[in-house]
Amino acid sequence: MATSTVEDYIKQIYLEQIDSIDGFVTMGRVAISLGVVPGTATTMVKSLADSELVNYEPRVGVRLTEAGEELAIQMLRRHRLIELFLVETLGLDWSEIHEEAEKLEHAISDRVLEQMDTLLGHPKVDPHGDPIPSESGNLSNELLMNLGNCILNQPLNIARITDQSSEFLQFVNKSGLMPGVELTVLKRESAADAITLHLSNGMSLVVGTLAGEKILVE
Amino acid sequence: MATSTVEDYIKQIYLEQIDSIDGFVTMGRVAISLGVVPGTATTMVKSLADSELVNYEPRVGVRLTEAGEELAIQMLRRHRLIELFLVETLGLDWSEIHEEAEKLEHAISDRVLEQMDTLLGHPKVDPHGDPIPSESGNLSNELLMNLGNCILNQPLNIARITDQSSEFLQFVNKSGLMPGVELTVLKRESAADAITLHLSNGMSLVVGTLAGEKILVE
DNA sequence: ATATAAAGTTTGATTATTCAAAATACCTGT
DNA sequence: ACAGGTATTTTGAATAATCAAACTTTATAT
Repeated sequence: MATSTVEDYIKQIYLEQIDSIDGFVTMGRVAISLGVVPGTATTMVKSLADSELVNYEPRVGVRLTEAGEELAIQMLRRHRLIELFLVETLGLDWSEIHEEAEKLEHAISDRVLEQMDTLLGHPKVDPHGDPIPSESGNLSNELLMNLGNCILNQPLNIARITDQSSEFLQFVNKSGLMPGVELTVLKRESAADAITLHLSNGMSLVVGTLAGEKILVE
Repeated sequence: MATSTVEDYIKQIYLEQIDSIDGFVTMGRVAISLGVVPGTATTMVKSLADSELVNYEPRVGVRLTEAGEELAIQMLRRHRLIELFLVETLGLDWSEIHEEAEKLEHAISDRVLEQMDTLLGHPKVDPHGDPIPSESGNLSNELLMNLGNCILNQPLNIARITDQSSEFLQFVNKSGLMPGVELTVLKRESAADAITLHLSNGMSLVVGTLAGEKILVE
């Protein structure tokens, strides 16, 4: 059985792999996303390679194997279902659930997980708008526009928030930019690094490009 | 912070301490209840003593300190609240929740725990009838009779099942001996090592003394 | 009182995970 | 082509938890 550390590495590598160009994740990225020093990442990745969960090319990077990807998607399903459960059933705030789910995803049995899934009515997205993989591992991955590249002056719906840090989610909450909210992008000024928005509730606000790119719309 | 292993040792020592004569738990008991070899128990207990969670007397045994007892009661609260939550909210069967709670009690935050407590209406007993310590650590510990020492021919209510093994709970389930059920003890034959019961649903059955002593009534 | 058994402790090793710091490889710009 | 810089890997050491097996105490039984 995979230890909780192994599960963390695999999930994180999967997430990094998604937005990598060549499908390889560098040791530097692995180290940063797991909060360890580079040497630790190298050591650990080599041991993941021994367990056939990743392919490791020295001085190039890692890539998940079939088995690794399966495990990663399973962890993602756990994580997101738990997040939704914490919000829906236990009434926690969506900006405080990430860390919580991070711990619980290693402790909950399949039995309990499927019970949660049933109770929630087999949901498709978590509170951040991230898709929940199905039990068989399917992940609907239509690609969404973000506030930095979507059409201007057109009503759009917020679908997903891709930064799960508590700080960012609290900002999102305060500004009323939760998934489901309707908005229009009025203008983008690259020199000012700013995006001007108009919310359906009448509020207008300006966000930086970096922040805007973390908010996906459809 | 206490590791999950430390939490397990402390909880188990607490449980053993309750039914010990002199308040000391031997290394043998510690080893058995944690499923490790005796040498491991000795080593670990010495390290618990370093953290001031127990007092350890070589060749005599361990006893929890104030701090240790506090931690133990907190773990018991977690364990029992989680068990009840799994049954009430997730609809799991009470005979299959012990292992589950054993894992979750280390992973759940105080925040989530108190939310569960609120949702369940600050319950006083878990699905096995075991008392749930209050947030401040109070544990109602009235002493109950069991089927091996209670009055005969007197209607009584099952209050608590003290063996949490899946095997025993399934037997309890099948025989209709769950907490809350009313019964009468008809006779006890020490030679036959048998206790004859009559349930309020009309069923009669015979259990061994050892099994009967695991069923508490009031 | 002494041999034996039972319980507890010690010692030496192992596994998983991590870090610090030294060593190595790979680029990149001139 | 080479000097520097950056990324990566290696090495050596640490911590937490465990086991097997040798050893020591303590209690028991004749």
